[in-house]
Amino acid sequence: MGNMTTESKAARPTLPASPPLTERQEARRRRILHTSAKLASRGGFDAVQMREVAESSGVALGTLYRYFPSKVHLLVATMQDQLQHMHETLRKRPPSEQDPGARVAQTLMRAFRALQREPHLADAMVRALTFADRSVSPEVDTVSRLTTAIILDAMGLDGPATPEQLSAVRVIEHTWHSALITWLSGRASIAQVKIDIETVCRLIEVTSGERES
Amino acid sequence: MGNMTTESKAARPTLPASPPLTERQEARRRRILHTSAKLASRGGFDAVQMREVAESSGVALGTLYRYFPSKVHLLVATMQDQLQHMHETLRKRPPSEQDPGARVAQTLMRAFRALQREPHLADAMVRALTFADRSVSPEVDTVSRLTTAIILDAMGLDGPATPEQLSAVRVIEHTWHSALITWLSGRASIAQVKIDIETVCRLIEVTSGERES
DNA sequence: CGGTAATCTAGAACAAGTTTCAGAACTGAT
DNA sequence: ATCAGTTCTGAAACTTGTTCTAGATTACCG
Repeated sequence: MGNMTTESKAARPTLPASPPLTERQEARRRRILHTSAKLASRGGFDAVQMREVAESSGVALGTLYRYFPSKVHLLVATMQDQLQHMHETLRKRPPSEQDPGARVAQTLMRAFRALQREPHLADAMVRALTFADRSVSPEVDTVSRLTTAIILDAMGLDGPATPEQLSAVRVIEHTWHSALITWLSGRASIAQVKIDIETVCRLIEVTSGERES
Repeated sequence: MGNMTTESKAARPTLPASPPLTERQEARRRRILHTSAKLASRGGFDAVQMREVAESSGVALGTLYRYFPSKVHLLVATMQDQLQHMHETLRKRPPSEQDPGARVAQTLMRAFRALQREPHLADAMVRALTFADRSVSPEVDTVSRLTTAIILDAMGLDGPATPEQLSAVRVIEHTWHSALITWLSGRASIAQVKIDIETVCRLIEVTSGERES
């Protein structure tokens, strides 16, 4: 157990800082992430088995663990990767709605439909994200920042967001993650997720158009 | 893997239906849940090791698995147990605020302070809850209903809740779980959780006092 | 080119969740 | 009290995430 508090020797290729990766290393990393997403698409969290990821990526198990210190790290990095794609895709087709709240709801529903096309992959990524403990905080934080960026983009604000709006965005993120989980575990329908998202997105209107206090 | 779709032979003591448990069986179940909570209080999710739970509860490993088909089932059942206590405790001291939203926020913050006293236990339960897959859906659903009941109780409504209010309650639950996770994994402060809860609780005021549309 | 340190490989080994099985203990009905 | 069926025990086996080690490869520096 206590093994994540005293690490400072190994290079951490997941952090794009530190030593800049070689070309071959970058290629390895890509291959691993690709394999991870492929296996996850097949059977979700359980289908991503470290031995298989390593073998299918053409690296040794030890190397896989050098790049991603745990299965959760790997899947969160995979999510980071996918989210980046998603962000670009969404950026190209900005929402058509007028109100910021409606724009966010529309954007999130678009993202949700994309996830529906790969429910197993979504399962693996979201489960990893919420199961992550403190040792994965930096990576999870990056994912969180990406999500925030997507939402703020969708709002299409002129100036910077107000503190109230930022709070609303945080709550929207909470709802988004948790609603995804209930959907993935079969306890909520797609329609229910839609309602939840639309409900929480009202917070934006409220915090924007508030009169006083 | 695929082992939860075709089960109809074994009794499932976690479901209070089926064959009504013997006294000794009920006692075993209690001992197991107690051990689970004790170990979880010590070191969180990882500290609850099935072999140790079995040994410390004075049952064989196979028996433990007959009562709770997986570690996640065990911890979700533990959460069920704890939530029931919490519900009774909260019921005794109803919130002092006037507005339904403020009452809910106050109640949730009370619950949150209770969880802060046993952060490891909270960690184990919440992680299990969000990591649970479809095979645990019924149990997770029970936990969800308990949480909903707590929130509705806190609102102190006269009549039945409106559909809008029920939606708001769902979103509050989402936020509650997700905010807990970010706090447990050290990515959000206690103050931040408080803000998030207060923010989402505005939805109740909004959905109650809404003028039209 | 030669040397040195870091990285990668292959494979064993370990840890904890889960399954399995033979036999002992218990339960309920006759 | 006895028999049949279920439940419980004890222990081994299996699975998959994670760690460790010795040797091969590679990258970098003079």
